This record gives sequence, C-alpha cells and structure tokens, in this order.
Amino acid sequence: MTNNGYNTAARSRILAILKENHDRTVNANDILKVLKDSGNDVNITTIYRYLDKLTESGEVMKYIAENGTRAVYQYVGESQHCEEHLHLQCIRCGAILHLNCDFMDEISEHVLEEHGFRIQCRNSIIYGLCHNCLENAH
Amino acid sequence: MTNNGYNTAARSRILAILKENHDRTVNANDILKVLKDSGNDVNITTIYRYLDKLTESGEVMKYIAENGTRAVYQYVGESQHCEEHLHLQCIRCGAILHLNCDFMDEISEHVLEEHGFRIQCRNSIIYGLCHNCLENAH
DNA sequence: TTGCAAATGCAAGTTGTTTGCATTTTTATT
DNA sequence: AATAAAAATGCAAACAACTTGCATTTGCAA
Repeated sequence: MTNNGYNTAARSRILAILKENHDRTVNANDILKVLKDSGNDVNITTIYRYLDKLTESGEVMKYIAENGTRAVYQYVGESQHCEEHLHLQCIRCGAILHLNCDFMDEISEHVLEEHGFRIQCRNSIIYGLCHNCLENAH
Repeated sequence: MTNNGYNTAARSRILAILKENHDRTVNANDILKVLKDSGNDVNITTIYRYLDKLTESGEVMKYIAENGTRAVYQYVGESQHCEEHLHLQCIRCGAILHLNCDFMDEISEHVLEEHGFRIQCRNSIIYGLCHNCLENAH
C-alpha cells in the first residue's frame, strides 16, 4: 500500500469514509460531517491536508466540481490508472464513472489526428446524467 | 443580437475585449487589466455582473478552470451550439477548441449505449495539449 | 424631460481552501 | 520503557475569487 506518512486515528477514519464512498465523490465537508456525527471530531484543516497527500499518491482522485467553488474527492485505490481514461460525472447524483474501455483509445486517436490535441485524462470530466438518474428523471 | 439590457460604455468595452479574444479564454481580472491599461477603469463587480448576463444569454461560454479556483470566459457569439459538442482546453495556453465534428455523435452514442450515460456538453471539458503547445513543448 | 428600470461603485460578506506556528503524537532508536 | 526527530494536528488568521446590499447614477421609452 502507498505510504502516506504516519498512521493516526484521524487518518484511518478519513480513509475509511473515502473507501465506503468509493462509488461516488465527497468533499472535505462531507467527511467532516460524518466524523462529527460519530463523535470523532477532526479539524477541517487536517482533512484537507490528508486529502492532499492521498491525491498526490494517487490513492484518491481530486476533481473540480461543476460550479468551480469546491473540490470533490473519490477513493480509487491503486488499481485505477486515471491518466488513461476519461471521467463521466453525473450532475444529479455526483457519481463518477471511469471510462475504461477500448473506445477510449478511439477518442484519443481521433482527437490527436484530426484536431492535433493530446488528451490528458487526469481531471478531464464529461458531465451528464448517469443511468440511474436518467431513469428516475421523470 | 441578443438583448442583454442597457447599452453602456463599460459594457461595450467589456464585450469588445471578449470578442478580440474569441479564440481563447479570459477571466474577470484579465478584462479588468485591459480596461485599466486603457485608462477606462471599471469596477470588477460590474465585470462579473455583465459576464453573468452574457453567460445566461449564451453569447459567452463560462468554464471552470482546471484548478477550480476561478471561472474563465470565452466569446462564442450566437452561432455556437455548445450543448452539442465537447470542449478541449489546452492546459498550457488555455485555448479552447469546440469539438464540432461527426465523431462527436459517435462518442455520445457509445457513452449512452455502453455506459448508460447521457452527455451534457455544456461545460464539459477535456484537458490536454493543443497542436501549437505540443510542437513547442520541447 | 421626466420617471422608472437597470447599471454602477463601494464596502462588506461569503465560501472553500491554505498557511504559519505552537503543541502534540507517532515511530524508530536506544 | 525512555527519548529524540519527524510528522501530524488544531487554531486563528489569511486568501482568492467571487457575491451581495445598498445608495447613487445612468439609459431610454413614453
């Protein structure tokens, strides 16, 4: 496992919350709320600092939310190679899909050949509505 | 032309700057700087408020910059239908390319059929390096 | 040419995040 | 177990990019 420094109670709780929510994104405040509710208060600064570490090591992905005023984070572990696929984010529920498929190569290739543009996948987000939210939309 | 309210000196100067830079993005502060340099100072609040109007009317596109700390704007006029194509943004020079091509349909279709995800193009940005910056990169 | 809606400037507020610094905790080493 | 160095934490204050409230000014239609 990636070494992100000392092992502290606060950190293992933060990481646990991220792991529990690996199928969606959370922000620093979401994490704080869960910790407060369980009576294990931690300063928000501590959360930000640890999120930074996890982002650096790649264990967590950091995205910029659509409104631009805040960052959201998602636990991706060490298996994901977020430099090699695009991300789809649902504007309704916040879920992130990692576009891990062969078609991805076609997109990269087309964009490079026809538009002279080399895609950098990390952080690139395509917004829209996910399967569930499409069904429940109306 | 879209009606965005009263015609004032400040507004026509702001719009002129946006039009001059239609091939790239600028932020509120960029606009302020140009205005200051030309001796036509305007309060930054005024700039933000007008950019909001232009964004609402669709004459200007608003994007969230990669670092998430600020919004950038691009004049697109009334011909662009930014709901129907994705955007490529160069992380080096900031240029925005509107991915207006048939391949776009393939992407939308694939993502919908295979991933159950309906893309919403507005604001969706794929980051990377543009043609020019790739050449000058090393 | 007057009246009202809309635009402007200024100061203060907001939100999400970061920084500096003193204190505490962790972990490796005795 | 004792200890020392490195790293983590909390707190308060700073920050950056906006946004809001409000009093004043301007545009323009009648």
